[in-house]
Amino acid sequence: MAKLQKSIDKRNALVKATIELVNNNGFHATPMSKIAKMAKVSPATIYIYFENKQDLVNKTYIEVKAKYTKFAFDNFKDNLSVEEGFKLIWNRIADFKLKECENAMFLAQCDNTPMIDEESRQEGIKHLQPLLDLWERGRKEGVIKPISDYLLYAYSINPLSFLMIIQKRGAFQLDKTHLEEAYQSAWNSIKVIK
Amino acid sequence: MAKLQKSIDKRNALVKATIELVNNNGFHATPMSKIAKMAKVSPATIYIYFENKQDLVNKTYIEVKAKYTKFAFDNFKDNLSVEEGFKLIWNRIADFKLKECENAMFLAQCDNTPMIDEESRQEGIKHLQPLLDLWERGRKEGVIKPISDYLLYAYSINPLSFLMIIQKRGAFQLDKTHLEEAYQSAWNSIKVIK
DNA sequence: TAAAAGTGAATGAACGTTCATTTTTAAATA
DNA sequence: TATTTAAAAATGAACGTTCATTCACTTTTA
Repeated sequence: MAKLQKSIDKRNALVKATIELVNNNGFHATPMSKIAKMAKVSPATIYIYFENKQDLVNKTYIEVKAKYTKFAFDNFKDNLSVEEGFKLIWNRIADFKLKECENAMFLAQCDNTPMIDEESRQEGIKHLQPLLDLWERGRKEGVIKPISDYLLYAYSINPLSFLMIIQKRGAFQLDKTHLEEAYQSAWNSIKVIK
Repeated sequence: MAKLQKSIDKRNALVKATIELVNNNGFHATPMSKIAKMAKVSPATIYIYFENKQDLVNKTYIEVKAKYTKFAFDNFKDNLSVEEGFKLIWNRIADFKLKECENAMFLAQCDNTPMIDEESRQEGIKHLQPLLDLWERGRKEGVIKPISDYLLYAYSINPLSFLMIIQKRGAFQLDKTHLEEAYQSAWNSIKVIK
């Protein structure tokens, strides 16, 4: 009798090809045949790993989102001050968005279109909790503005997505100085001003 | 002999249908047949007004972008202080993004995917000049941080897109208080802190 | 050796676009 | 003013292509 032996390499290649093709051509111009070709498998093989095209893109989204949040909170410790903790997380997120450009680009596309099922979208949000906890602590300590998490995210984290996209399009290049300026803007927009 | 008599109403209906369908289903799930049906014309009629599907979506993008910037700068006067001028423009943009939700949603989708030609994208950027001029003045006066326009936009304007999207998805509702908080965050992130 | 993994070709539906034709338009004519 | 006319606008059906998915079969695995 044989064991379950689906190749993780093939699955990864399919996910990677999906990201690359959707980034460059958009979902509408990314046929299964091209994904298969780029991943060097037969189109039929995709259906061993995924139910259908929607399932492939949903699962890809969830995987990339998990990778993103894992990276963001990897070196986080909660004995830090709110400001130090935020700086740490912010820099990790900036690192991810600007260095793992392909992944971040894919997330931006998913987050701004209806290409992902609502269920998968909800699944993707879950892992952000450590940041929300930090903000809650900050509000209690009077360090972070007493405003909605959505507003805090909109002003301190989301701008990095915009910067990533225009950087990817070649409009401008974020250097170390820019990054320090960006951090200051992020922090200024959410900290309590005395 | 007959005159050129293409109906502006039909064209508008097509553009409107494109926005609505792309917003709800994504570009990949918006066939010409559905656009035609929603605009109450024959599929063939679309090709009297637009070269092809790509042209339809490009032109729709440019039109919506023009509408957006026209609205943003409509009541702008350059005898105001930089801070007053910025507040005026910011509030107009907030108004547009939160009230003309359909239009803003469509722009967000276009700006975060490869569904628009690079040429049309460039065309869409042009009309932002008054804001860039204001920022330049602000930098000279020492009121606005001496950082790239892209960074200023990322932190003071772009967050509104994020807020618009989550509001559209029903995750939360922006009220007057939120909006005042959002403005403060925007201004704090770009003003020179003394 | 038998079950699972993998495949290239086939299938049927859906799509963007075009075609052949009809309808509408407004200037020209009576 | 009423009628004619030719060009443009509009259309439903048809066309050829592309796509997601399935099928019948082969290869790999333990």
